[in-house]
Amino acid sequence: MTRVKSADLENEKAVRELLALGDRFYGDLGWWPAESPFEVVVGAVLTQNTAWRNVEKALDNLKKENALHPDILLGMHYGRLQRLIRPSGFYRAKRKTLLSLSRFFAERPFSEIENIATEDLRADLLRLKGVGQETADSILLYALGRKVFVVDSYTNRIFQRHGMIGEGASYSHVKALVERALRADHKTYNRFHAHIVETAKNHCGKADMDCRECPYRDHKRKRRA
DNA sequence: CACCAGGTTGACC
DNA sequence: GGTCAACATGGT
Repeated sequence: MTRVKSADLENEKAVRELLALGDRFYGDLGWWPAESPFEVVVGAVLTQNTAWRNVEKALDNLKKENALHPDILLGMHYGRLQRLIRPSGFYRAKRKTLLSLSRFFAERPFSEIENIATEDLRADLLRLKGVGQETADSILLYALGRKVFVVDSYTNRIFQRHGMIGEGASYSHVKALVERALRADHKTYNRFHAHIVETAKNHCGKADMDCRECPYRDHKRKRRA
């Protein structure tokens, strides 16, 4: 038996409050700029520890070559692929990951993927080298519309500053917190994560903070020392 | 110039 | 279970 701690309930309440504040401030940010599910997949890989600005350069390069398709990437010479994605950094590792994912999606039509349970699909994605928890969940949520919350460094930073998690909180801990708190559909997880990313970029930098116009500024909580 | 950016891995304790 | 260096580019 797992005993429910009152601190957990408070943190779940805090999650709901942040979502409400974000809804009031932003409304529904239809999110993840991409024209196709596979573009989301590629973006999810390219954005690993990389500024989105640099990911856009790489995506633009791929778009100009009409290369945002599994079969095109699979047929491309590795040097050429690396050159196109170079602006997003870690280009040798990302090239391999993109090819693994291209193979994965080339082998399975979306009609087949629809019939795979989310947990099984997640496990399949995590077997690919270069696909970790956040990348897998980003693909599940933003490319495939699965009911999954994506945890990233922005989520951790904001939750830490609101005293909802400690510094060393694990990915699974934070994800479980949000999913327990909201028990929502994929659109809600999408919207909430979009709020978090916008807020982190515009008001909650790592070294510098500007809380004056933060959508979450009215949510004051005790901060740990 | 030092630090940061929508992480992941493999080696190690 | 958790820690940590390495991976690479471009912006401030």
